[in-house]
Amino acid sequence: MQIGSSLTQALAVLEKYIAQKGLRRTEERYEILRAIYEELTHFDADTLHRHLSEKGSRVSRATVYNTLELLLECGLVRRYTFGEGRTLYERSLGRRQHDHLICIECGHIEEFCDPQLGAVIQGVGMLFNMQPIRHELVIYAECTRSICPNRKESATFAKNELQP
Amino acid sequence: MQIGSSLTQALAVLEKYIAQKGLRRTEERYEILRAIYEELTHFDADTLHRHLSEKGSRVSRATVYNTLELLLECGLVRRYTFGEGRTLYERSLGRRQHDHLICIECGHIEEFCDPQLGAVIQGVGMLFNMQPIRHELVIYAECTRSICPNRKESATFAKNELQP
DNA sequence: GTTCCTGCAAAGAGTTTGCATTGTG
DNA sequence: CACAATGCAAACTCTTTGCAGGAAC
Repeated sequence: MQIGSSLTQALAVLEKYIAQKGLRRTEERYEILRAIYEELTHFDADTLHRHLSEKGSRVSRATVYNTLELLLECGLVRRYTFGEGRTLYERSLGRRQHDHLICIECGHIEEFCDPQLGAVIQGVGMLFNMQPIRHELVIYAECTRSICPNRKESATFAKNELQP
Repeated sequence: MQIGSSLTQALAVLEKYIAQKGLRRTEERYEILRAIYEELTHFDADTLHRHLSEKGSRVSRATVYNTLELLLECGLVRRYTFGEGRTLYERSLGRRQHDHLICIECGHIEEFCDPQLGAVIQGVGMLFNMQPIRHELVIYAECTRSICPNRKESATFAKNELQP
């Protein structure tokens, strides 16, 4: 199973990073990694903290922030800033670089990879004599279907008309 | 002269918006618009406030925020969130939609327009059955020249070797 | 005069930091 | 048993809000 195996891989990466840097293996770090790799896709620090609390974990907000920093360092999560400064994280192990499309109706996030984009970016880099290192493309869009499956107001619609 | 004329245009837009909405023409609003259209390119709210204070203006931080909101509404400025949640504004009148390339050495910002990007975005929209409304592409890049003209440490280099 | 707008200061959100305590190596 | 990591609360940054006084219409 996909998720299970990427958690296993992620644990290995964290393990290795911790060993290499002489850090300590605390239960909190594993708890947090597990929550991220088992359950969360796009999340902010506070959601992660709340999530853990609800499951009975006692990790503090500070530890969540510290650990996210650690996971960023070892490449296990990526951090994005969307829209009006919303900071979101997502797991990154075994995932290709991708970009995001956000529904302006409901905030739902889709991911995509477009090979043509690479060419555009390389072209821009050359234009300025700069070497692109990374990029972020966010497309804000609205649903063209009469019912946005993610729109809040359409929740009832969805119940009545969408479910088979 | 370019800047002068776009300030004039911007004033006209603000004037019209104010009249239309039955708002008041306060000196502060004009001061802020003037600072933006005469002097600042990419700036955050606090920089703008400091800038005004240094010029002897008495506008408060709150008014700066309020006015930026107003200028956003009437399309005279755009707001972006770069990198680690830096919120920056820039004037938008008479400027095409463009994207940004940021030097990771020094934070210097370049602007570019790439027509191919539009095609990429339309394609992605179609893929998800969504209508793209706006987008933000930020490319983080490093300078390929031995001296980054913007790099802090290269200030002396630049002095010695770059100036003709 | 009415209402909008301002300045101030206080409140909020999100994140970071300082410090005593805990627990890993 | 040393010292990294934690929890807690306080600090910090950026932004918003509430309110009283002042200005525009």
